[in-house]
Amino acid sequence: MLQRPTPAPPAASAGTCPHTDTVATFFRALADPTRLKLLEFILGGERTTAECVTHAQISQPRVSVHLSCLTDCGYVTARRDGRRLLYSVGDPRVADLVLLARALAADNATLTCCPRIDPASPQGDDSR
Amino acid sequence: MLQRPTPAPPAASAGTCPHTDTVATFFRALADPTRLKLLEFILGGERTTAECVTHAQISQPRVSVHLSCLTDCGYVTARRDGRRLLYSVGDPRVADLVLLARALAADNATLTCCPRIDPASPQGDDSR
DNA sequence: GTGAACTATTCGCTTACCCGAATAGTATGG
DNA sequence: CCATACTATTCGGGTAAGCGAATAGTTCAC
Repeated sequence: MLQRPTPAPPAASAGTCPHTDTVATFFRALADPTRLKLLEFILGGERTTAECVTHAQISQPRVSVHLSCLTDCGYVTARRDGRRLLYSVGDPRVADLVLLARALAADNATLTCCPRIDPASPQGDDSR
Repeated sequence: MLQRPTPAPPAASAGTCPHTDTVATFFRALADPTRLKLLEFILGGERTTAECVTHAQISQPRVSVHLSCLTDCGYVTARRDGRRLLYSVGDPRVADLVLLARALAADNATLTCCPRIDPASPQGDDSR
């Protein structure tokens, strides 16, 4: 039903934002290990920025940027509670998307897994 | 020399719960507009490399790399027919993944759409 | 008002990766 | 075997985007 490339706006508005480019951008938001880790963390429940910093093990400013990115893309929403900001996932399809990708990745993890994209992964540990 | 053929992945717990890094790499394969366009093209039926070149409107070597990337990630499979290679999508979950992302992107296309990822867009105005 | 806690923004650096161009490899036909 | 068609690999350059460090803005306790 929704399986349509859509009439596609003929580059009328600002710059270039065809449908494929937009979807690719949305995928790109999940293509970063740190952002994906944060999103999966938030999928487990409402989290503050500080909790995300602890979980992601990178600097607070970086986490803030990543969370803003996820928010702008609509993956998560922010709610203020005093001095803190609580991030959560409002759309259940986000979990579906991540789970579906996980399932696909699991069935292909034994393959070479895109050496052309990331020839050498420096780190590779995750605690869940 | 960056793009080397990578001997073998760590092959940790493949098949049950892939690392976040692996899933992010799988997302990254779809995060490029050209690859996503190619994948959606192949979702419509078996395609040769030449057809993909025509569709993507970039050089043949580039298309070849992208197709190899999609193949390595397990999104598409290649079948030889004489001198040609026919690419097709074997797993129906691939279509599900793309459609799900499309639906999500459609509902958030009106938002700022990740200015932190691609700030080159002429929407560089933010009031917070 | 002042300071502390929490979060967001900016800057410089570095790396990943996409591109076109040139080249090499593989399969069929004569 | 040699020529041709088709596909894959390598190289150099340019840009997007990741990071840490420093800094600015908000909100609450007192």
